[in-house]
Amino acid sequence: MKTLTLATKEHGGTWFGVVIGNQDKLLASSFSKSQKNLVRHLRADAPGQPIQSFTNESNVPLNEMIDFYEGKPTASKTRLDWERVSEFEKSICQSMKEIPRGKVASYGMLAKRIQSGPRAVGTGVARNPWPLFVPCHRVVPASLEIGNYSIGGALSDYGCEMKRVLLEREGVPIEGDRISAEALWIPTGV
DNA sequence: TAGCAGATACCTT
DNA sequence: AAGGTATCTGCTA
Repeated sequence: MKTLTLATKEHGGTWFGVVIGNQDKLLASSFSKSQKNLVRHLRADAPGQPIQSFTNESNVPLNEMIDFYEGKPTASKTRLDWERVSEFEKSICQSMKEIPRGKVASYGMLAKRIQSGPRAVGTGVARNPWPLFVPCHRVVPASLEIGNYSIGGALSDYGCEMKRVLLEREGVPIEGDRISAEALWIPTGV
């Protein structure tokens, strides 16, 4: 069994972390206000595996992650490790990756796309192992409110605020607590 | 137009 | 076979 790498880095008061496994592929990512919670969450994602930790390590996936966080257009070179992801979650993640920066899609839209139901999609989106790399923050309720977001495996107000900030930084127009309809992603070729 | 049931679809264990 | 869900819709006022 290969030793995994856990790298964390602080940026602007927030901690970012990635777990890297075989062939430099990304197993999981996460971010949090506290490094302790961040590490606990990421370690829980790789139970029983030897893991080597680095703090304030500068590496490509971490730098990309911070760029995503800042809302910058980023062409990611990081390869994702899909090994532990179910077929259902895979199709959700692939749909999410298609949502362009500055646009949003609803749970219901994604459900239709993969022929599932909106609530099931909700659970799948919530299980996204690679927040920021796979833009789960671009999935919102059909009401076009911000909706829910969890960080470190737990729903929180902080998470929802963060989701809003991420969308704003990507240029999604938001009036009050509602996203403008023009930001809705219209999938091509359906 | 906001709030709220009740319905839905289906994934995970 | 049951339990859970980061939803949706249509009804009410």
